[in-house]
Amino acid sequence: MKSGKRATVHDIAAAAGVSRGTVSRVLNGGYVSAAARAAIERAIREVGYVPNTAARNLVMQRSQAIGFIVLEPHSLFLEDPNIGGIMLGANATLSAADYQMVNLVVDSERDTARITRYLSGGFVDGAIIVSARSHDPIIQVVGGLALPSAFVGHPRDLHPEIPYVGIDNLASAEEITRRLVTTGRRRVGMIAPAVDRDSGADRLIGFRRALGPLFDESLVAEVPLYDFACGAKGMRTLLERDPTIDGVFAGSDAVAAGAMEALREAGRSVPADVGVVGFDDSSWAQRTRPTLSTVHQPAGDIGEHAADLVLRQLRGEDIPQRGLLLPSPIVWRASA
Amino acid sequence: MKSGKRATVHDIAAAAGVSRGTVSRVLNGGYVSAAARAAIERAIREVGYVPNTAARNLVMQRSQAIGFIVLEPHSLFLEDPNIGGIMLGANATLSAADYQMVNLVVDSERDTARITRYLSGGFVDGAIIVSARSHDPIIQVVGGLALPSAFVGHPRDLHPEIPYVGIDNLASAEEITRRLVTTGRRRVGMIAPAVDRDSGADRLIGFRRALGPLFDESLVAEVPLYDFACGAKGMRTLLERDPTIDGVFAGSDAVAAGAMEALREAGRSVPADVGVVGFDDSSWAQRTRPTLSTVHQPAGDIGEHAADLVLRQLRGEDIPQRGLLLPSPIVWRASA
DNA sequence: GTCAAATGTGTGAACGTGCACACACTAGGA
DNA sequence: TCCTAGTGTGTGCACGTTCACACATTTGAC
Repeated sequence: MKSGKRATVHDIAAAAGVSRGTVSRVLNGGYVSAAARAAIERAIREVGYVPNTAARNLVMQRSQAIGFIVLEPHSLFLEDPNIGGIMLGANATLSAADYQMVNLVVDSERDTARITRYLSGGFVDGAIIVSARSHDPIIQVVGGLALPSAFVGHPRDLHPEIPYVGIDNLASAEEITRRLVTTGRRRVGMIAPAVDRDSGADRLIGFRRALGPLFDESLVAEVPLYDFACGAKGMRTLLERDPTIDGVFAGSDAVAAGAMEALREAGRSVPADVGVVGFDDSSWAQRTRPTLSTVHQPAGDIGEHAADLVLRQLRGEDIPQRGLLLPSPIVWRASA
Repeated sequence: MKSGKRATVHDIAAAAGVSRGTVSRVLNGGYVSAAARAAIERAIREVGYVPNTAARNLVMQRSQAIGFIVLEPHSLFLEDPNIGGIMLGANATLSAADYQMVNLVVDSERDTARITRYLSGGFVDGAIIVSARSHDPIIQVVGGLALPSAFVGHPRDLHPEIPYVGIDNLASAEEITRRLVTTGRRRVGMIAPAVDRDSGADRLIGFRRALGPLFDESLVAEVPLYDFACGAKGMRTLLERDPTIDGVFAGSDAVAAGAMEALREAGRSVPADVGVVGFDDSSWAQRTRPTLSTVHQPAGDIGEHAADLVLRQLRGEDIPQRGLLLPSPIVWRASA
């Protein structure tokens, strides 16, 4: 696979005139004289030595890899603007710590079996789990294995020993909805995607809380997915239920874009007739006309923190607080 | 890390009443009696034995990992609708063959140094390289190492022994541009992103070829990136150079969306005043108003084929043809 | 001058696997 | 009977590393 042979500890021990043990000690810390250390470091530099991962992993009983488990269909993996950013953030932190990130997208039943085997096979030392739902079998495996891991998001009532990182969906939803009310909107509805997921459920609760006495059950349109089509469909439902609707909180930017499309079809203008706000601050938000007021999700930071949470468990540190909620500031643009 | 100890070949050899060697043989093929095989397979199933990757990798002198190298800034990694699909396709094929995909995003100079070390360190057995440019140092490293690899895209005049997979940018660009001409457009321009990349350059050549005598150098606006902002800027440039322009081929869907935005600002209607076509068939294409006619890129297939190309080299098969061009059908929608 | 602690260094064993080799048994032909 | 080929099986070694242990040298206190 390579030109010649890879250099080993033996080679550089010979080159530096010391033994394997001493080389190992300069690599991993321990008592080494200044002279020996200098000679060894010089030899390492000259030969271009890199320790063999497989040998190290074998003796250390670890894999030096972290699984990045996405419990979503492949298509959604692509659509969701956040997952990519989270992945990149996690990857950056992990590779800086010399860990390798292994992507595991769990879509079909077959995937579940494969990944379960993979996880129990000691192929990874830890896991970052995205889009977890309580009932998922993968979660049970991770919990049972006591694999150092972190959730992205906040799955309720499940494995309370596993830390999580996310944003305060509830508070942010409440805050952005309140803006609709304070700017005079009186018939405010919500297009609520994925209420079976903690993020979706929390956004709905925040919305309800912001509205208080103004809340009207009939002005909530639940839709399955965080996407454009669901947004358009949800908006049409709301318009049908109450044509006097003058404000909408969409559960995501893609949903908001769909809603604006439906409003345009219905001849309503945004924000004059209806105020619209979204969630995510994804690339959608700046492409809609008018541009979208929304909640900014710090995807990269979330990924970095999730990775950090796993790394800290691996180092044996204990995690002070179970949950970590990152700031998700509101970005005011033109749609409300 | 796990409850108790992982089972090893010894354990299941003992359980089945045979020796390590025989167990190894049922795992890797060889002469084994039916009785022994049955006993061993039963033991494996009962104990839930999974071979230790590190030990196997150590003795086999390989890492069982393939690098997925993206030579782009992180931001572009997220923006580019194709990369995600390619990644998913490659990941699926690789993990089906029990290989692990390691994401390596090369952005800064520091990344280059780290990845170079990583590649030469034997951490990966092969590489899939996306968005290669001829001058990139990483390419030199891969070439020098003779690492089994495949390009996504078609970098010209560089390492002719490395196979590639992609689409025929030239032919597709020519075909979709021709449509503008046959539907009566006479002043047809192009917003040409990333002409320093093979994909960008080929699309420009295809455009020129389709136009033939109608081609006008002044109606080509070169822009650096495949994104919305560049599309808007490019369109404004074209409108300025020739207000009678009636057709535009945008180098990507994001660029086309930006162009349509600029056209709207300038009070032109699409497709009545100006016909617009894009490239990629990304999620942009169905979000524009009107929806975009574009070239469909089979991103998942490209990833699968690239992975397959690497796997075949690893198996020692020789690759019959150097380049593999996948079909990229045109999708006709409303914008032209 | 002796002992103990601190500082360095070398050596053997172990991690779990695959592979080459030695060996055992059977069957069939000369 | 002997040899050869085919079919099975067990054993030793190697892969490259880390770690525990044994040992050597220096330092400093009593």
